[in-house]
Amino acid sequence: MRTSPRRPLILKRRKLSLPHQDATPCPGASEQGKAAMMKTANLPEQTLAHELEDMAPKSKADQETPGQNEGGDTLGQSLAPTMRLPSNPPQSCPEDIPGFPSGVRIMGHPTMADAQLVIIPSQSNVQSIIQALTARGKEQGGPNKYIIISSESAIQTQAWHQGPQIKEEECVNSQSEATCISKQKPTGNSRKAKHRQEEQLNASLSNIQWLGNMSSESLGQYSIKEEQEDKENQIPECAKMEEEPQSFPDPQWPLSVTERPPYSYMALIQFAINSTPRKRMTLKDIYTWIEDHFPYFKHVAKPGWKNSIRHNLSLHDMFVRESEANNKVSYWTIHPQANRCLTLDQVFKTASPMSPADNEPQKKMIPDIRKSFQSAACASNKERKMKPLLPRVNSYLIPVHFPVAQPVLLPALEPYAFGAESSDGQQSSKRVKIAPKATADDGESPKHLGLCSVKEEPDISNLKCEDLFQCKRVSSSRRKQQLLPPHSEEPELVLPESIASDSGLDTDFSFIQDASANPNQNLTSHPTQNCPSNVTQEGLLHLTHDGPSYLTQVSSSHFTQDDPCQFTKDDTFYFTQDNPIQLTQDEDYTFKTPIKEHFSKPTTSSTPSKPTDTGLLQPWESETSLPRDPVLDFSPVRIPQGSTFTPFKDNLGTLSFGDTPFKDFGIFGSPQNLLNALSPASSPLLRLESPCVSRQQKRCSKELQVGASANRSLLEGLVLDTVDDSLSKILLDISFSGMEEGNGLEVDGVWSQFLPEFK
DNA sequence: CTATGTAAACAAC
DNA sequence: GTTGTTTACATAG
Repeated sequence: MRTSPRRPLILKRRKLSLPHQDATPCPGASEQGKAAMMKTANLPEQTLAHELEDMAPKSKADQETPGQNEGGDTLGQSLAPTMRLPSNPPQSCPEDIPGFPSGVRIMGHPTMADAQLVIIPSQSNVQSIIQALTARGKEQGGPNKYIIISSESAIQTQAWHQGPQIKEEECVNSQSEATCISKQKPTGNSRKAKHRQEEQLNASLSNIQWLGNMSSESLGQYSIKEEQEDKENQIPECAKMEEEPQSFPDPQWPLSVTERPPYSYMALIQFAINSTPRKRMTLKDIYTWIEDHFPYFKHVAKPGWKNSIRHNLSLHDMFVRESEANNKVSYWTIHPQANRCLTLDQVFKTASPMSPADNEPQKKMIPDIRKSFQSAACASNKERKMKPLLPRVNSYLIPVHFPVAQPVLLPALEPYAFGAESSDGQQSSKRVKIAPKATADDGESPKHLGLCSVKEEPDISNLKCEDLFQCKRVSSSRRKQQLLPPHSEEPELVLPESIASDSGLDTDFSFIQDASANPNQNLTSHPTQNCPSNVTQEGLLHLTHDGPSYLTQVSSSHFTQDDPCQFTKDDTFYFTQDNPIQLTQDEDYTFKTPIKEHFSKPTTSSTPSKPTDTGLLQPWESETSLPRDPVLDFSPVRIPQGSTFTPFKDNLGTLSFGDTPFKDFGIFGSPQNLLNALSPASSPLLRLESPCVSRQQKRCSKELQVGASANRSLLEGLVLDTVDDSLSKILLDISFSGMEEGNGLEVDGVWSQFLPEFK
């Protein structure tokens, strides 16, 4: 069984290296922290569950409540059950806390005696807060676990809704913006504006932007964009304006300005393009973005790097050039099926928590990276020794995977070049025309794929995943880099933070639309698809042929290390239900790189050569013509009705989906999606959805209204453990169990919205 | 052999 | 000069 070191993580809780300046003044604690870090690094099989277990030793007993956990005694249950109301009211701190920046609020955890929830303003200096918390924890002797959540999401949510639509009772109080996340109702009139706001919200919720503040000091010039104005529409030509806030490398990132970032040009381009909501960028803006985010290229790299950028853009089919109607502006986009939505925010899993198999390459790579760094550091001014630029830099960025694919979950909020309209021939008025990119070996250039040629492609519907990967086209030259099986060392893609980005949505919904046209056929996808496919290939998405499909988001906390089930050692969750095609790790159909690696591996050398084959389609070219019955189902998220869908039920032994916190939930591809579900009546999903997904979305929404709690959300957060001085990033499931279950419990205003469940 | 980086020729604008 | 395409070669794994 092969394992992929790049297999996506799901709700992975990772150890973050505490900033140096955050180191506790207590030497002993520092030692503990080091030990903890060492432990983490040396225990690749350490699971979130274990960490959580350590973190919440009492949680199990505290949280065992009737009606829960009946399915088993999983750790995940013990750690992330539907939280109940705290018996003791949380200790809210409406006033500024001495020693903490203004706006920081600390409240007790309802079930974890040794944990407290810390809500920090988005602009807070996380480092200082961590320091303060560390000191606090040590001084007071506890709590020693701090769950740090940014309130930014709430802020952006407010902006998103463009109005004081927040019901007072739904907010904790005016000081806790974060608590207003889920109950606001969009009232904006502008669809695009709303969309953008959603994007912002999604980004804020799903990326570690706010965490980026932690490194703002060290990064100096890298200021986080806090405000996303309506620039996109105003100046659509300016891709820069479309940029979303980006978080930046961990302060410990070993590269300095003079050091070359450990990413290939291909990755950098993806970073740049994916940093924009619309997933497109002009060449110049790509230059600028890279220079802005990687000063190496601005100050150190030879001018030829731009040539290399252009070369890569032309070389790789994943990069598609689009031209506006006027043909004056060319945008570079990423082919939806090849786009892993790689962003700077989403990086590679670190070397630490990996399976032995996965560690092997890691161990192998780390020296290379080090060597590369040394080379860059020592010879930055001389000719750089060419090395693969590997992103596997420990503690570079902490990925948090949202296991749901954006196409599945997100409606087509805005037409896009690769939008779903292409599948049915309708194209948005704003549709862009893809500028022809001459290809010597085929008549259908990849650029057309996304827009129009998809449906025209030969039916390879009978192909299965394996077949699709077998599908290859001999490239005449290196120019036509086909999507290949994962071999490169591109950063592992975590699910996009920009999950709600229009382009991705539309794009990814294209095949859904196709499926919608065929009600009798299931929505399918295949390995060549975009980020979702990645997920799909990982088995993260459940495929169904009849009835609703459920996207499952499973917390790592639900898995124990020795769990023999679908969770791989690198925390990828595999599950299947009645899906005849059960993708497993053995098949290794993952998108290991954002590009060609996702697809077929050419039999020919990548070096320039005459085309030998023009008959084979590119993977994406045949995608939309895939049969609906076949492979993967990317149906929009739905709420399991009843407990019929228990992905673990059959294969996971004691683990049961019905026992997870998601028992009554659908899984959401993004925080925004989830938030949308929180207010189904006004959910933008319902109004902004594209026709292709409207039915399913509506059904989904309906289900959400019916069966799902509207009191959940996902948030990224940090867990600071003052005992071992560890800092971990987690994905929080903010739930409102008391409300959702309608059990009559008097939900505390605070805890009703801050009931973190570790996943 | 593959992936990647670099350089360069060339064309179009 | 910029942008885009393509070829060629070098290097590392």
